[in-house]
Amino acid sequence: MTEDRLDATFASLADPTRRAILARLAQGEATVNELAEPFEMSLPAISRHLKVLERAGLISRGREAQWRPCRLEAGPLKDIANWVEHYRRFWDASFDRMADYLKELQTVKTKGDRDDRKN
Amino acid sequence: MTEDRLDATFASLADPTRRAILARLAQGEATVNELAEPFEMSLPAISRHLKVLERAGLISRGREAQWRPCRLEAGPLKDIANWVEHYRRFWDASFDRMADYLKELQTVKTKGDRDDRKN
DNA sequence: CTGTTAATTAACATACTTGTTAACTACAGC
DNA sequence: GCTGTAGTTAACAAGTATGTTAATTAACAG
Repeated sequence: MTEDRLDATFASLADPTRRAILARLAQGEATVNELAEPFEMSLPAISRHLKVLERAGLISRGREAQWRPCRLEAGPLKDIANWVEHYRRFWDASFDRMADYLKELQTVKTKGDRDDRKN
Repeated sequence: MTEDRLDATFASLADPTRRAILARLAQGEATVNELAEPFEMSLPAISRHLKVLERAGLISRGREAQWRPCRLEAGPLKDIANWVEHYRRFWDASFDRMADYLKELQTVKTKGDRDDRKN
């Protein structure tokens, strides 16, 4: 998983329309018009959102006559989950006390460092 | 957790510099200059990245003489983790067969729907 | 008060995002 | 071929992001 891919994935997920599209695709495949239906937005706008999702690898598209059925591709979501897991200890209740303790240690250390290079 | 907050969090995380800053803060508090040191970028650029992280609630800042120590705030990361968890079944190996099955069901259904409204 | 360090704000350039409408491609059915 | 539906691409406007350098604020040290 490259950093670039994380960039593209996070950027794609930063838009509520695109997250809604993914939520819809979690129910199963859908065509562009079906995906567009719940939104006020024009069809070209949806088409571009889909292109963003596709470039991020979050969806793939088939061909079936004049329809382009979209389906969810969860690979990049797994990358996100892995990335965020590294921070779990910072919010997990059972680790709060340890986090506070480490933070305290760090504060003392940092303060010391700072005193060392004070002008 | 509002949709807007998810927007801001995902957008903040879409930048590799900002993710690197969070990774550094996972080690403990740091000043702006300490955070800027690893990057080629100018200090004002880092300052603006920190402002983005702060507005997203991903960091908070104290005051200690002329330093502004930054520390990680993991609340929004927990939101991300919760959000992405909803998609776990799409990548989790033990669910692959079920996903395929659901997908198959959906394909048949969608095809039927389409046939219904075919011109 | 003066000089130095830490950090932010201002002003600006450039590029990307996201929406619009209008024009276009592709396929289906007669 | 003609017509209607599905979807994309083009051209454009408006807003947002991200970097730069220069100027500014704030606090310490003498």
